[in-house]
Amino acid sequence: MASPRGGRTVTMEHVATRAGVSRALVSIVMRGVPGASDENRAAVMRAAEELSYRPDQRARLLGRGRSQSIGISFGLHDENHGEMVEALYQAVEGSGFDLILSPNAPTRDEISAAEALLDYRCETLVLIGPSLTRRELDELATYAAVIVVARSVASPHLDVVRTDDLLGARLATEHLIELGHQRIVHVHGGRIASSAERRAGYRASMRRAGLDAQLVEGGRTEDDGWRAGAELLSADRVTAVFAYNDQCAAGLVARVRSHGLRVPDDIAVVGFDNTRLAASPSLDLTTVAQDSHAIAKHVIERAMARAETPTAPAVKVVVPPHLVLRESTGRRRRS
Amino acid sequence: MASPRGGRTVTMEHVATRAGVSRALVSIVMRGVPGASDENRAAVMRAAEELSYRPDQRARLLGRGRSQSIGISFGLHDENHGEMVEALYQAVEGSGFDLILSPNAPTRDEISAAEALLDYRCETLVLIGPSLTRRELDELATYAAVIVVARSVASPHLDVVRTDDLLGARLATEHLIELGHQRIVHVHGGRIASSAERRAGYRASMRRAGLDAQLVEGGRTEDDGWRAGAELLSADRVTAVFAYNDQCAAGLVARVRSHGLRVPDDIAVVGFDNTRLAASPSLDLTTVAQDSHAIAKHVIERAMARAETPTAPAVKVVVPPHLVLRESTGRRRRS
DNA sequence: AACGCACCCTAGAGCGCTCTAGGGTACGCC
DNA sequence: GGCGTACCCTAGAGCGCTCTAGGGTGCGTT
Repeated sequence: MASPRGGRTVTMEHVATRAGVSRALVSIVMRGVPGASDENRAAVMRAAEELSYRPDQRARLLGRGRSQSIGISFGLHDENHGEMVEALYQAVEGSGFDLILSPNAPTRDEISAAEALLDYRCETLVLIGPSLTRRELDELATYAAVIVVARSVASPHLDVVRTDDLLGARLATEHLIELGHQRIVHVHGGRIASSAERRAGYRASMRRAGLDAQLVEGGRTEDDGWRAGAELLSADRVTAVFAYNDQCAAGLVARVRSHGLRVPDDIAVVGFDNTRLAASPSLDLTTVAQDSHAIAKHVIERAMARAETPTAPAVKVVVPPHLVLRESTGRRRRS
Repeated sequence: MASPRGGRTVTMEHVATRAGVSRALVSIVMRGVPGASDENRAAVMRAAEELSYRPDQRARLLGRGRSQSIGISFGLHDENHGEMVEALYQAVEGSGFDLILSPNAPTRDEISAAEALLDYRCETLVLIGPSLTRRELDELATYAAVIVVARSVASPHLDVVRTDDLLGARLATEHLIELGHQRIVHVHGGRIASSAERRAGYRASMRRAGLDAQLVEGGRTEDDGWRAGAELLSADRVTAVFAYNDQCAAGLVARVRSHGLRVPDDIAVVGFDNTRLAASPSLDLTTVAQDSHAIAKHVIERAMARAETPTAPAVKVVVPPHLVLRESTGRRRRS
């Protein structure tokens, strides 16, 4: 039994010797590519097993020149980003690509995060909900293929995969309209990514129903929702709210309840993102769910396509979301 | 200007040629170790700058045999883990060590996450709040030095750095006692890591004050708190609750409020962890804050020490937390 | 003048993989 | 027998760093 710590770490060489083949053959077997007889394949696998050998990832990355690794930059404290990262891990499974993570956070800006990824010579940079300027994104795109997730960017150099925010907003708004609401306010996200699309979707649905759109400035945090809630309370007979996201909706609900109003009886609320928060029993929030698995699948597909033809024109993929019905809009649809 | 994409990627060789020195010297300069004259150092830096050269991280890791890289396994959806990871990035700055992340999640178990780290030949594995068995942890420790964070493990092979949960629980409980509460319930975490310590701290404080301890089963999620809330409402004149964590406290508060009771007037609540949630205006939760920066500092120290002397006996570090006062216990201490 | 000692610097051998180029071998077909 | 082909397999040259061993050079000391 090889004892990696203390003893010498076990390399391909050891496996080769034990299986009585060359290092190259071991490589072939470990990579699972064709070119080895079934016998030898089995022998190598067994030797590897017995020595509890695992290929050195550092050497792999270095050895294969163009690296087959996808760098992911994500917000460490953003729940949705976590969801996306998890979906990406599932989507990349079996593709032969590796994922390398680099988080951004208040004390670690997105540029640094991306540069760390570049240091690993990732061919593809997947940036989840980046708040970089278009100029910065384009700059990054000179070093690696860049795929922007969950935000729209109109650059010809960047692939984009995102949720159809406009559709999502329409689903939310139309749901409220169908329930008979007339005074429906949208607590929007201001200048935040994808906020414009959600506003547009809301406006379109209201217009189509012959209702007046009414906007209140919100934001992405509970604080924002809490503040917006105050404004709503002083507004005129509002019976329903479509909030920029779940967090915002949560703050809003808390404020509204603290004034003795009830959700959904006095005010119906719809969020966006279908975070854990939305599913919690205290909120039980109707919300628009992004299809993170579909998004992840497209991202990996794009990454692989880019590896083939780096110069192909940018592709923009838009994935439809769906509505998740919960108690906050007065229709109990849970099992 | 070197154009990394499309054109050839720029290596140490290019920098060396441009600066008129050897590759080795470039290496010396880039690593910031002594052994180069000021002149050459400047020349190399300038050449690197001009070529916008950045060392290939894959090659670095491979080249330096024992790898100076610290692998971090963390829960992708756990807010506290995110906090820890951020603190670790800050703590590792300038130490010459690198951080490699590997998340665990419902669809990616901790063992896989740890193995991925091992594949990068990390010398040190930092496991944040692992739910692995002691046996599994010991097994991992045969492959690399293991540092367990935010959980106590009584294994002689594992370094541990964690918050003093017992002290935290005492701070929380004693705060409630000082406010004059007598019927103080602890909604505990069952078998979750560190739950036992928090129970013990609660019990100790209650005993010391001559009060009866009263436990209600809770958990780590809002659902758990929500359920526990129901039990509390039917209990006898409870005026204060110390919850296992903030999430649990949040669910509990929601339930209690939904029955028309007010926090803190009818029931005071204390949480644990000082998550963002606790700071949100709708909750404004008094809570016990872990000192993630101190913990991170100790973790990095441990990792460096282990790199020196891998066989030294395991070290257990316990870091004191502190209480953050907010509205949920009736003392407004915010600026 | 010979020696010791700092101090700088370079050659070159790894690190553990990948992957191309090419060498056998076996078989089938003219 | 000569040739083509298919299939396995291996040698060995990288990948871009790190780091050891050793070669100057300049200066002070004996």
